[in-house]
Amino acid sequence: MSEEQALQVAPLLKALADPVRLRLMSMVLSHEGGEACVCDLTPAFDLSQPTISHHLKVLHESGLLDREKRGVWVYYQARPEAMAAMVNLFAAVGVPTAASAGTA
Amino acid sequence: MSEEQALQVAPLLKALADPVRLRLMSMVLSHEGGEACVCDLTPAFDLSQPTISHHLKVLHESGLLDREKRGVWVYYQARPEAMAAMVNLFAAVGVPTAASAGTA
DNA sequence: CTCTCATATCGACAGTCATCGATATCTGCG
DNA sequence: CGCAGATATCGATGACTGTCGATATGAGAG
Repeated sequence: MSEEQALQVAPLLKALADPVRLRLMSMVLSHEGGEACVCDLTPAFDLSQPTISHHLKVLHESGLLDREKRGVWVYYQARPEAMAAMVNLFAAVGVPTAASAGTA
Repeated sequence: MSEEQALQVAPLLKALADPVRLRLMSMVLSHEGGEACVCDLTPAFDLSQPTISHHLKVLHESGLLDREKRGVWVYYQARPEAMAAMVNLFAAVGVPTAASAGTA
């Protein structure tokens, strides 16, 4: 993989390389409707509300989560394009994925 | 995914979440024989020899790379088990992979 | 044994990160 | 308007990280 590719994908991995953010992503993805309200996510952790908000911001700014405000509540949902970029990365690095399995 | 799972896999992602280490993994995987000598890897970067050695150590200690000394040279190769753990992670998080594509 | 070369370890330094409490912002209600 | 609740931002702090130069370690050559 090129240096350019590496510089592009590393931040995505960095955003995901935290136990809290990993669980946040998983919770959003497995939540009903593919989206979750902050009020659903925050109580699942032994962390302060600002800390969860910070982690959600990191995931949002890295492009992994979309943010939508509805009334007083904020809903997050996964961005398929970012997920695809990660899968493509693994294909480039050599890990077998659904995307690469078809072409291999 | 469980907190336990997250705590287990996050270090793997952390080890991979660096442009230099990403390229090192890619170079090892794509190198002839699936292994690469440090002397092959170091000149590809604009970094000091200790810095490359440090990154290889991180990848080795995270379980992503195996280390084998042959004479004066040291060869690194990818550990399939660690790669499988990463793929399983993505399946758990919801990203389609070769492993999950068969079961989905 | 001594010299050389490949690789690893050490110690230091600047930059980044996860976390917190305090506070700001925004929305709906009355 | 003024209050209450949900979420975000700010500032601080302790911990971790990437990088370097200097040095140690270990193996082969002469």
